[in-house]
Amino acid sequence: MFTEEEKSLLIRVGNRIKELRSEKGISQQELAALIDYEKSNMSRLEAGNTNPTITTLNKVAQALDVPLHSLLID
Amino acid sequence: MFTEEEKSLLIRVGNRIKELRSEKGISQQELAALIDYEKSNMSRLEAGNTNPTITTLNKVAQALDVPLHSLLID
DNA sequence: AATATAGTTATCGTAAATGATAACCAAAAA
DNA sequence: TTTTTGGTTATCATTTACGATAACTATATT
Repeated sequence: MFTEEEKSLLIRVGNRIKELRSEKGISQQELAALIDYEKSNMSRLEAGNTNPTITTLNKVAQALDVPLHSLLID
Repeated sequence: MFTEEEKSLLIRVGNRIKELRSEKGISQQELAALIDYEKSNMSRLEAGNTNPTITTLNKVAQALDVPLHSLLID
């Protein structure tokens, strides 16, 4: 499965998304709606309970109006 | 499937990997071996013919000795 | 000529991401 | 209290990433 380092990476990315979303002042379901995502899947993503593909992260980045790579920086 | 913008993103990431790999002077199979990948899958990745997960990109970044986010910048 | 290296493409099975729905909890608002 | 709103968790079906192998081309080397 995943190493501890990978788990921590997924959690950090999830937290980063949550952080940027909070800055925009929108809810998980609002962000989800922007990319045609279900709120349950957005929760999964922010919790680090999935290993997202690059296109999924790209959609989120666009909805948050930030560059893709900024989701991967601490 | 994928939008044109997504296809172009996948190709850009693949090209970025190829570029960094060339700078290191190693072959696709050597890079693949570093992360226990098959050379065929590395070819697929560099060609943009797959939509990699974040952990896959992380492995490649570590093998190339670059930060993960640097794979997503032009 | 034969051999080795580098890369591509196709294919297959398995594991996992994704889309979607539903049940649930907590807190805030009516 | 009842009703929203925000979020979590579980589950299921479908799609696709990934691991792996093989066949193939091209180039370079012996």
